[in-house]
Amino acid sequence: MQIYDELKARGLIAQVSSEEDVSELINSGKAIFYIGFDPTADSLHVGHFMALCLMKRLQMAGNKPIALIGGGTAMVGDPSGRTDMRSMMTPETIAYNGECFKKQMSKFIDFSEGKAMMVNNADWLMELNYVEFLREVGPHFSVNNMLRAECYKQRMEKGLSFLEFNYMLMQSYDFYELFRRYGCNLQFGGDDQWSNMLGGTELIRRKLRKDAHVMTINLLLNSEGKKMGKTVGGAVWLDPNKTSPYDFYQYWRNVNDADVIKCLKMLTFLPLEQIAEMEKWEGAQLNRAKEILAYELTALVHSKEDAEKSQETARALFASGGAAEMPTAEIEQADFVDGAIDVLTLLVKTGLCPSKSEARRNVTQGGVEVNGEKVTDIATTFPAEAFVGEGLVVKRGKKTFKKAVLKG
RNA sequence: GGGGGAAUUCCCGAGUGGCCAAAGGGGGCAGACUGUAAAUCUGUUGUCAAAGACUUCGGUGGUUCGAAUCCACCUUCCCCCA
Repeated sequence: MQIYDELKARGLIAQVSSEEDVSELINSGKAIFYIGFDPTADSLHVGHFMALCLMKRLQMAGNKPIALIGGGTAMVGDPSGRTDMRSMMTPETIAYNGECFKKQMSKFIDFSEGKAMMVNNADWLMELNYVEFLREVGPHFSVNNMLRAECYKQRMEKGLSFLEFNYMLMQSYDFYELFRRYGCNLQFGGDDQWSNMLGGTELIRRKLRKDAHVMTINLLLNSEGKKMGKTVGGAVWLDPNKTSPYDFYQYWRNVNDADVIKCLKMLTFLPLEQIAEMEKWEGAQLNRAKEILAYELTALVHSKEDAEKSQETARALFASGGAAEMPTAEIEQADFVDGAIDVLTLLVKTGLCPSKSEARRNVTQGGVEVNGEKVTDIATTFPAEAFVGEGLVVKRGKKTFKKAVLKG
């Protein structure tokens, strides 16, 4: 199966400027394509991961990727898909985030010997002269058309600042610049980028009379139409310090039944035939598919060892309620009063509960277990000796737990 | 530049002098049911030394026995006119 058809079969392709031209380009391995990543945080997240996978797939098919770090565009902020304005970031933060992105990307993409490139649009955007830019690029954009674009439409109600309105021009200019510098003839991006990306092809056509193409990939949405890769606490990060491999594993282990197959297709490198087999599974059997999904992704993003470890921990914990490998919290000597610690303090100190009030509620409602024993009395205390050696397993709810040991 | 309106707890959104830690919904958390799923049902959802106390309704000051609520100024946002 050729790469374009595979992408299609995996449900990745959302929109293409020209199916004929794009498939021809990437199937023949002649594409020099770029994907932009605005460094708005100090770690990549799942959305970025999908784009990186796409990059890898295309690279394996012989195409040359350009990873663009949006050091310049992040100064402005993309209004697409947002209902409110992004808070402006300082240049220092942006530069720092860009460095973080670079490191993480190098894990996935082979940048050696001209196989791929990494560029930063700050290199050209920051030097632009306002009036020159306006004269050079401005005439090719119709405000009327821009306002019709979906990404701005959404903002017409809440308000859109002129700063953000310019984002499209900057992204378009990027494509134009990469086309001139490196012959970059293809741009990929999330489907919410469609209008921004088309702006680039339009600019190239008007200024250079050349054709360039764009293709968007489907956003990873769950069966309810919400973006996946988000938790209450924020995004599911690729940085192990922000989202631990175990939490990462658990996120995928817990996806909806309706989303497993889609995730397997879109995110993993498992052959489609194998996924087709799993598609026949039903009911509780899908848990097996979820394990595979979680394992595969954890192995890709972190490492095989992390994936193994997370899987073992999860299996042991959910099967028997105890596990050797589990997050550990250290309790300080100072937390003990008269050689003992009460449940509420214990819950807070292990980080299982944000406050004692919350801890109190959890205990009262029967959601707390210590070493497999349900604790319902908020006055329960534990002697310091209990935390020596193996320590105590403190569980809040069904899925959150910590091993508490005495420090030192 | 002129005129009008708004800012409430994680989010939306009621409340317009004491009965307000503040309705309702969403979301979260916990419990039941299950398959570590979804749906459903129940409880809960500011903090603490917990039948009590303390902090919170954009900011600062003021009026009052008492302010989310009234007044002044400030900040931010929206709408209409230019």
